[in-house]
Amino acid sequence: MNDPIPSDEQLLGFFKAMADANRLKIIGLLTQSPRSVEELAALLDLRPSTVSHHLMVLSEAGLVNGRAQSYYNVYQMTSGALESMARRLLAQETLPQVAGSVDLNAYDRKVLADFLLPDGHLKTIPAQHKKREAILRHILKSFEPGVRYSEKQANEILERFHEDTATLRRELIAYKMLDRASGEYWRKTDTTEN
Amino acid sequence: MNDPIPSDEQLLGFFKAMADANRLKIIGLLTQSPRSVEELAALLDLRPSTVSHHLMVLSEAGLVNGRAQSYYNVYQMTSGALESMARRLLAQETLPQVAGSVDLNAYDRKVLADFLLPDGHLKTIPAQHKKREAILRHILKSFEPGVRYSEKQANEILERFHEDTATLRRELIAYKMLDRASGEYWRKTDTTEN
DNA sequence: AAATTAATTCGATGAATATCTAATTAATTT
DNA sequence: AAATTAATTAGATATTCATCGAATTAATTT
Repeated sequence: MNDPIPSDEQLLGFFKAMADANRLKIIGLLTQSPRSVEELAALLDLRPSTVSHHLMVLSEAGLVNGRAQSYYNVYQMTSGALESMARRLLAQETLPQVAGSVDLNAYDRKVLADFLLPDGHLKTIPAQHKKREAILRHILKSFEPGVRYSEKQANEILERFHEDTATLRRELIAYKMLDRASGEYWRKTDTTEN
Repeated sequence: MNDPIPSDEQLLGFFKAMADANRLKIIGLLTQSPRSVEELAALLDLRPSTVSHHLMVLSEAGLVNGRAQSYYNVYQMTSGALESMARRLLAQETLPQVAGSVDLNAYDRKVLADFLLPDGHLKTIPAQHKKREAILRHILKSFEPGVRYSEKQANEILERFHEDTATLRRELIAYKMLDRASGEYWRKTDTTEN
């Protein structure tokens, strides 16, 4: 009943198979009735070799299948293949998963590469939200979870990144990465960073 | 509730838009959250101009839309677009309709061109089912609906196609295109030919 | 056995298109 | 005001791929 989530290659193969006008017509014709290569070629005004190629693509995507019948090759829709694909597209978990192979830290790394000097100091503190956030996430790694730092200790760490330690402190609080009470600073526990 | 049947161009545009690995990744990322061109470019390791191009394709297919936010362009999924497409794919009437623009008589015409001499006579009577059928459908047009022909009259008509009138008569009966009783022949009424 | 026919495979060609760089535009920060 | 930044556009290049013709294979008809 539940279709498995298709792999990225399956998904891509499916869409590539459907992304051609003549292959769409073949699908349309085969949903009406099975047909031979020769017949499809006549109907679409294409060479049999071309139709053969299209049928190969469609069959590798699992959408059609052919059987030899005397010396004809008769192709038909693979029953349920298309419906199954459509249903998987509707499943909420399919699409987000396509981004699975994407390196979600790539953006942060790019920002770090743009703003960090070789010695680890910041060229500037980025003006833009997303980039400032990425930089602050990076700085936060220098604070051990569970440890409470005095303002002096905190400044010593922050100086390694930028002389304007006051701004860095304020921003770390604002972005809810650090907590402060009675002159002490500590890392919040709900961060998802390492 | 009922999505309209998409035009062939819409269908093709949709599949073409999805038929690229990087665009699939963009879709995957945007189903997680809206993102700017720059961010997508960093995540996919592509130039912003390339991402811009992909977003254009996706937006022309109606799948994503962008809004200017300060000087970023933030893109997001067009809500319901993908689901709507998937549901239309599931609709039984969508696919057969794709073949709508196909000339369904093209096959018969090809067979006629292959087997008819310029004067209308048959080179041979095709050995293969489908082709014999196509030829017989053609011959049948020379019989008026509602008229009863004697065997002699029938033969006069059939001779214009092939000397072996006995075979033609037999086959027309076998394929249920003509009926016979007490030495007379007439066209069956349930044929869909003109 | 020889000729015909359907289908596939292979190689070549041309069209579509993914990607990049460079130039341009528009908005923001300094 | 000048410099920076994000995005798009245009032009160039390279890759993918649809299509065809020719050669090959396999089955069928004569």
